[in-house]
Amino acid sequence: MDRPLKIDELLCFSVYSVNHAISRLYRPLLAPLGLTYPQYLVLVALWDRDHRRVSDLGAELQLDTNTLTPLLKRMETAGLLTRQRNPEDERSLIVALTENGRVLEHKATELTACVLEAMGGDIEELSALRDQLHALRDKLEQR
Amino acid sequence: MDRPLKIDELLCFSVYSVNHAISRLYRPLLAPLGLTYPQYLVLVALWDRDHRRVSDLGAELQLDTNTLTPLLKRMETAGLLTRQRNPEDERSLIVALTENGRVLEHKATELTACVLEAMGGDIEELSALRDQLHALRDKLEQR
DNA sequence: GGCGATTATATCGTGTGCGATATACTTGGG
DNA sequence: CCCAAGTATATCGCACACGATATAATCGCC
Repeated sequence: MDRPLKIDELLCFSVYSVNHAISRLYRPLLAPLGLTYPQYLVLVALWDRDHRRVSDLGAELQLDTNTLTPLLKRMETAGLLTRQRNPEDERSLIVALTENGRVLEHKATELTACVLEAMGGDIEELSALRDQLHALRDKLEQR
Repeated sequence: MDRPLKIDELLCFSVYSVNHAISRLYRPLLAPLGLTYPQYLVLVALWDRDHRRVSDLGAELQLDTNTLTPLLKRMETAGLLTRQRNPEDERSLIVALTENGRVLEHKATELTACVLEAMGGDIEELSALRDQLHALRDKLEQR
């Protein structure tokens, strides 16, 4: 089978395409909260663990400072988090949630339910898909 | 289970994350060809079917003209394709590959093999994953 | 045949991603 | 103690995505 693949046969494209579809799904749900989709992902990471260095966040989200710095600045301006130099090492910056940022966690719970429903609601199936994607990501990263 | 989900438990994030990982995988492979990842996807679509309207391409790639117009202009400048008004309906624009754009298809075949190898090489497994993602995309789109 | 509604593409503004480079701080070897 | 190497974040430039709006061409109804 050396025939060139059509676009719908490329796994790459299906990932690309689903990612955009998810982003489009979240957009109207997040708009009332004043959040973009990447900003929401940053919040999810911070809700789990707070007071972290930018590079820690970056490692978890797979983003570098050239993306994170302006994104975090916007979130700081929006009053969701604070950015403070680490007194023990002035090179690093500690990111911490404000009360405003923390409060959003509750609203996000409803949001998750809404997204789950849009995805068909079969948790077993979706978890399995997630695990396959994690395995794929690990394979791609270890190169 | 009403506990807020961690970032690695969100299917959304695994899709987001794999998408970036794939983009990072393609980047160095496409750079010698002077292509970005979205430009490559446009080419894949055009290799399959040529002389199409912008909106046709957009429907297949799930992109609107606000993304496609500048992207196609850059590809036109790079000599990969032509953009001409449809004589039968001057509103629409017909996108066609140039010889340069067509020639790249051969090089892309090696590229696909390289990507397949990076993903583990199990075609059955990857196809199954792709089909699950298509099903998910369709579910998300029909809202 | 003229004109409002529709359709196709283009433009603008904002927010990511990321390679490349710069800056500020810390560490370690002499 | 000083300074070169290393580390953490910031900045710059470019290329997507996409909501909102603009422009140009066609259609349909009278």
